[in-house]
Amino acid sequence: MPELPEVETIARGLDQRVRGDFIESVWLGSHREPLKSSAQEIAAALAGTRIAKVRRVGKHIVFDLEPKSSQNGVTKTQRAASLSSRNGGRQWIVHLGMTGRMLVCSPEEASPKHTHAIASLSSGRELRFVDPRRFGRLSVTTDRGFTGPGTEPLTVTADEFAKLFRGRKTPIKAALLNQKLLHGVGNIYADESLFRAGIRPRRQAGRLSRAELDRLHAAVKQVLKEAIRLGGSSVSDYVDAEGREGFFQLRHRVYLRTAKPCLVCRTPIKRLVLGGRGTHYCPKCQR
DNA sequence: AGAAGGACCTGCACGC
DNA sequence: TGCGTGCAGGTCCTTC
Repeated sequence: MPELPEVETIARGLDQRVRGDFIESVWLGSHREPLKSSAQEIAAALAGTRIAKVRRVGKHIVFDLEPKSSQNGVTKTQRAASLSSRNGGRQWIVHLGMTGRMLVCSPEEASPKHTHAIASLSSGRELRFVDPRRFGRLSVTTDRGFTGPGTEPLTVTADEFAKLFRGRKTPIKAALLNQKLLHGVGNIYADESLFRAGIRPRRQAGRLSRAELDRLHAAVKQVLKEAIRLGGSSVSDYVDAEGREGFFQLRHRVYLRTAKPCLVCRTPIKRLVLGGRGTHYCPKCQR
């Protein structure tokens, strides 16, 4: 389901709704797949903490947690000390996979099928993790500097961007999807960025000219920023933390438009499989 | 080491 | 109605 713009939208929504709330208890379902850390470890790390902030790193949602005790009548220094101590500064890392959702709901609402985790909040609400395909992952860490696997595409410079692809023989589309290089770009935004940059997905990454890489760098940023502004892409059932759909799917120029006329030159959009993923491009606009 | 391909899951749309 | 096929926003593991 979610790439960088969707995760950014969800994280912002969650931050608005649950920041400052306390996690009182945690229920975890019986499926093992979604849990990267052990169930006990996750439940123990979350229960009795305050949600200090919710943010996005790559395609991960990061809940910054602090011990409940650091709330009342504690000085700034004591709090800082507590945060850097062994018990402080925990983080709950959520990856939504393809179909994961984080929902804020009231306990009365029926839990949808495939609900794998429920955090009960002291405000009386519940934070629920729902994921039919179980590609999503939950984990906890005390590493406050969690940075994810690769470089942030929204802040990478043109020089750094160009360097990422140097010497790579893999197709540029596959390189864009490689989270160890750039993290956050997925199948939709890879296709859309390559279209806007006028570059064929199968071109060898290491053979792109600097001018092409600069165009791609600009296109990736432009596409991601525009998508964030529009709340992401709702392709099948994606909705944000408030249950609202995004609107960037209305701006897709190639993704899932196989055989439809290119919006620029009317040539039918082609589809091929690259790195196991459906890949869409205009054979005339992209060279 | 880098690259390619299958594995992991459920659900939906489609054609017969 | 029901069954088979192919497809879906992502990683992760194995093999070469």
